Amino acid sequence: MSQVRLRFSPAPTGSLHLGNVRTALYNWLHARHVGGTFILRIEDTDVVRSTQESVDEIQYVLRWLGLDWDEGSYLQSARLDVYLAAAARLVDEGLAYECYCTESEVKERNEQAMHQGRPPGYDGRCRDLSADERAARAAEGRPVSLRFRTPDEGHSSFTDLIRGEVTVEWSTISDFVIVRSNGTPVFFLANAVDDIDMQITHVLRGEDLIDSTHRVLALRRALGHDDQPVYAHMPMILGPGGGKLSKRHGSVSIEEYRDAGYLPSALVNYLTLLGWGPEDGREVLSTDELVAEFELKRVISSSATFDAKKLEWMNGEHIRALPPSELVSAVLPFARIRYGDRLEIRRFEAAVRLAQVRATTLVQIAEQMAFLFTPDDALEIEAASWEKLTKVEAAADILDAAAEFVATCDWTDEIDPRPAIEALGLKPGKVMHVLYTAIEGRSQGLPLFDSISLLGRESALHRLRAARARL
RNA sequence: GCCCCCAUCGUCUAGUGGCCUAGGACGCCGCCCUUUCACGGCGGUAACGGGGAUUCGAAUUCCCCUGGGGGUGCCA
Repeated sequence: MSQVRLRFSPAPTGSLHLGNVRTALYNWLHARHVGGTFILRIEDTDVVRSTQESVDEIQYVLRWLGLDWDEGSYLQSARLDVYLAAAARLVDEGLAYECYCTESEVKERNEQAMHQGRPPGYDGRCRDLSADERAARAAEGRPVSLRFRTPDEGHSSFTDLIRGEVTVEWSTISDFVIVRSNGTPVFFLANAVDDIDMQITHVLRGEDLIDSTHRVLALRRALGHDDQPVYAHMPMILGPGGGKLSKRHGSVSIEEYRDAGYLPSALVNYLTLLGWGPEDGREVLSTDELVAEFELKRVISSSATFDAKKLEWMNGEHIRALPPSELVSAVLPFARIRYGDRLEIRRFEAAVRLAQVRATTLVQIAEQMAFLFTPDDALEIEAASWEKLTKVEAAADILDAAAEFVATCDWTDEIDPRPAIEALGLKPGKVMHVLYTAIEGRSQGLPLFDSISLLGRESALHRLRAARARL
């Protein structure tokens, strides 16, 4: 019985987008579900594009989401000699060869082939060079890259856990570079070597890599390993409208969602559901529940379109499911940034509880309590709300009556100004927005009675009178 | 161009030959609850891309078409 080992192996060439994150998530979920090992491996063989900032960001995002790794993170850049040794072995065995074509020459010939209606791909010019020919090219000072010799005929196939048999003709796959002319190994090689050395048992990755699997597997066999890990290619995540997921269609980075007040558990929940669902059809699940339920076999095979609205709804569900004390700490940074020293913890905590069922993001919660931490004279009154207030004929009387009530009521009771309004012969339900506007600056917001109570008698009176005076 | 993958409401999906006059969720629209807004409850709108074939019977199996996505890199 071998231990299940999975790895998430991103290239540190930019920020992690939603698709990458879900791949990481599925790897992590499966590892945790079966008690396997989750490995983080940074595939930074492309030294030109890889950056330390990107490595830091990947680690930060995974940690923030709660996707902890058991091994790593490994850096492929630290093992270049291992990959190069493997490549040298392949050359010795005649499975790979030195290629003296330059990048631009290959590109040019490819374009020519396309023009003439021939399929592109390396034309094999350096495939069977004699030792003398190689020496001559080298003497010309030509750069040397290493190419893997792919079979001329036959087909390659492997079994994908969620797609079944995937087959392709070797004739459609040309010899590919495994070591660049600058001496660095390419993804296919490093990937194959590391999956062998790290004894990876399950490879879950994006469907965009499905074609490369044949090449990695061929390398794996060439390196003497006929066994192969279980492959499962996850469907892609599409942007709204079905196109590519891109910045055009709203946020694609996790940090943007964090800053907008999304909970990691909601993101994890939503992303997991994008392509998978539990047998019982439940949708709102905690991360622990997802780990318990996650089943690779239930991963869907068709690509999914990202729906920001549903994510937002789900975030609201997670906000409501959070114990108030945890919600308080989650919202705190958002409130601090907005209200700074004016923030009072006791009122803040009370406001968070009031806002818990009234928001889909932490930012919304923080914003709803703005009136509590704004000086009376600086309270901004929303134009539309004020407009609505002025349309109420008895607005002045309502404000007067409410002020009178607030000035004299028992502060230990619930502060309910409705009787005072009814005394004017008005239906409170229809005109409460007048008071909401005066107290909170908008016609909708946190419950009025609690808001007045939290604000305090003096402040509430001040606002009611200010609104009255402004009429 | 060539290769690979995919195809149920607008979106996420359930569904593996009869239980489907296709179920759930988001969104949207009503109603109820209600101090506003929400939450919650109830109800409604809306889909098996097209054509063949197999079968007593196809959303479910097979083929073709169409559509979408991916690949075709000295990116991963």
